[in-house]
Amino acid sequence: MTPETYLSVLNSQQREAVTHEGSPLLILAGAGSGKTRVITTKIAWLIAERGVESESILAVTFTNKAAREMAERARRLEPRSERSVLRTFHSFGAWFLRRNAALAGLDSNFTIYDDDDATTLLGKALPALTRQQVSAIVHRISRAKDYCYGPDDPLLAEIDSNPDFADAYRLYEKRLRETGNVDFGDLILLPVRVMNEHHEVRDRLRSRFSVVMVDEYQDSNVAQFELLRAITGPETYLCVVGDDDQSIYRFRGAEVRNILTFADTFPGTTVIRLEQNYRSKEPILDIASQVVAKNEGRLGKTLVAVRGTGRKPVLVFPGSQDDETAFCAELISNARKQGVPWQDWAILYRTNAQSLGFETEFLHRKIPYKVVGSLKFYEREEIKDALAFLSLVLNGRDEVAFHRIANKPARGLGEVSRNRIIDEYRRDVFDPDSVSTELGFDEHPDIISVAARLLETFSKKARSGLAEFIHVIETMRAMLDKEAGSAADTNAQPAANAGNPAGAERSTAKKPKKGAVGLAVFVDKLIDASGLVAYHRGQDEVAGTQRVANMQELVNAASLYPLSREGLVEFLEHIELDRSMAEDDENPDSVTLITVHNTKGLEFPRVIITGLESGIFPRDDKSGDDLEEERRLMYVGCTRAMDELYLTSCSVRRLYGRTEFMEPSRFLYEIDRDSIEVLGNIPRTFGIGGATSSRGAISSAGKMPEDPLAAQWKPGRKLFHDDYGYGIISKAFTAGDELVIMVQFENGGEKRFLPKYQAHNLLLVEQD
DNA sequence: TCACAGTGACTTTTT
DNA sequence: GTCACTGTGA
Repeated sequence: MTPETYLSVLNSQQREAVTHEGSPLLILAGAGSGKTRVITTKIAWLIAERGVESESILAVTFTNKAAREMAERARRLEPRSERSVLRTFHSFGAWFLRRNAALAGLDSNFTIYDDDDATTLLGKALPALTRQQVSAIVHRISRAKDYCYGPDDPLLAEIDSNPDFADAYRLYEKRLRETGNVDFGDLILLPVRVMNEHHEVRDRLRSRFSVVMVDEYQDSNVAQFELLRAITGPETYLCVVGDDDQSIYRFRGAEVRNILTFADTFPGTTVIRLEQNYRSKEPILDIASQVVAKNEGRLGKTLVAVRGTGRKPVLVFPGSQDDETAFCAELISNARKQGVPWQDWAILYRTNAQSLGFETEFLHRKIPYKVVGSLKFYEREEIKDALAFLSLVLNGRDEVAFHRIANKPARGLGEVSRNRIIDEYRRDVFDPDSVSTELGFDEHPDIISVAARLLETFSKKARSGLAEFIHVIETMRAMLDKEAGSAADTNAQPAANAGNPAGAERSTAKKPKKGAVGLAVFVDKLIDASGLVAYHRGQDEVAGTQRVANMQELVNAASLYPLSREGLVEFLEHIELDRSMAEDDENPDSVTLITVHNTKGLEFPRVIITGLESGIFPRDDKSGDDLEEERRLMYVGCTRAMDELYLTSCSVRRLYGRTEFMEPSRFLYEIDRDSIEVLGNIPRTFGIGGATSSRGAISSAGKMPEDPLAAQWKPGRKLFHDDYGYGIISKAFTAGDELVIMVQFENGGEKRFLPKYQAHNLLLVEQD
């Protein structure tokens, strides 16, 4: 495509953003304003028109999906952009650290610990604490890293002022360094540290990348900002794109201030606003804007709906969450009969747990669906086992991995035996007083060799088990090294993209040559030789088969990588950084079930935002900045819709196994009543203001037959509730079509109930 | 070392 | 209501 062609489809602000040069640039891009198009066009334009070398362009995003999409679209516009570096922040950090491992105190084979591994590691060092307590500490450590606070930073008190926390953090860092591995925070933090301490490394990077672009800049955290500052020299052209109204990751350290103060931080910044929305019909944009306008801390912008007017968003109050799922299913099925494909629909919810009801209902009604994001494939036990094995093959310092799999399947190496080996290894390697340092200092410390030395000290059963385990690890290591040595051709693309750093996406992963299926051969052998396949198959008839199939899936995934040490490193890194499974060849025509967070960057012709209830969305007692973030989340959800938007809010919901009375979300009150069409029953609390109830064809979900037993629930009647004890009905009335009672309990509390749904909890006490 | 039952937390959101 | 972790007993 020629620059004339792709520039001609842009509006004037977009074109201005693409062709801007000579100063830092901040693009404030509203929802649906074509921001990805601007970035990719800018990449193409810089290469084609300005003679910028494609490999000196760096563009970072937050999600792998976004990185992939950007790479794909840029390549379509300008094939040479294949050599540009388009990655996520974390993947860029890993890329940097592989090349500068020694400076960061890492093993170049490092693997990336997820929260689970990190918790295990710290838990070992703090045996007095429960796993849950440790997990909370790990969580705060990760927050500290988001803000670039080390254990000794005085500002660490902002996260947790308890000195024990700083100690735990220090201990964690020590142990993590000893394993030679990193956590997610390190992928950002360590490159910053290396570049600040070694200016020659920093300057090399600065001369490598003359153009740096950041997408979704509103979601960057302090550490990422520091990274950006480190790689951006006076000569670098810096361009960031973002929308302060779509900042929804504060909870994990995102700093909206980064975007709000960008122009101050980088003097001479040009600001360009993209305010033409190409996605949503006007009435949808209207309510989205009304809600987000209630926020105070925002730059403010006015989106114009280019696509013109359309149907008003529809608000429905189902009686219960079962009615909610039924309503959605019916709405979608009916539309299907009119020729609307399944894939036009997305069901949005605040928390992953809410997907379950929809899945059940859709299965029942044979509506094809896919759940996005919650695929916990890599968190499954059998997968983590296999990955731990692979990590240990690469890195003999990985105590967490050793501990996890040394006795899986059972080899007579219980908790005590495994800890003994680890303790001995630690004494050997990390205790300065130890004299038994037989391994030269340059040699890699290795739990396996320590285990081999201790072999004789174990009882018979443990001895043979351990010997077998060591044998498997050594066989696998030998296989890896042999392949790496002899088959230099398999290894032609020296993995980790040393030659071509563009490989953020799985689509560029090269198929290994000839009949071999690359690393898959290795992984396949490993899961078998390790006994993991037999172990999991034997555990449970049904689940076992599934687990073996999952491991097989892992084997398949490995076939995209060369059989070599580097190939394995790359494979593990890819898995840690991109846990979204490849969208299998599932039916593309299916309804999308997705959390609101996960929808960022996506769009659907028809969207249903569910669970708009106080306590769910927004989550309980949110206030101040947290509430503003929830409001932005609502804004993000609404602006995903192109043509039709539906909102549902249940009166009753089962929560924690308990049936709760729900109030409509406060966001619903922030929408003008004229801007929205209410279908079906309106709860009394919401009915004030005289909205008219229009009963459309789809309101069937809200209609209830008269309860023949209503007569029982009379004021004065005594009853017993499992949780609250004895009480007396103080009031009984009807709201909508529902019978509602108030109960005064003996313990002093007064509660509202819907007998229709809660009768099983409310035992009427027989009257004499 | 393993199986079982009792307990308590859990529902944010993700790289 | 469900899951994961803990402690007990065999």
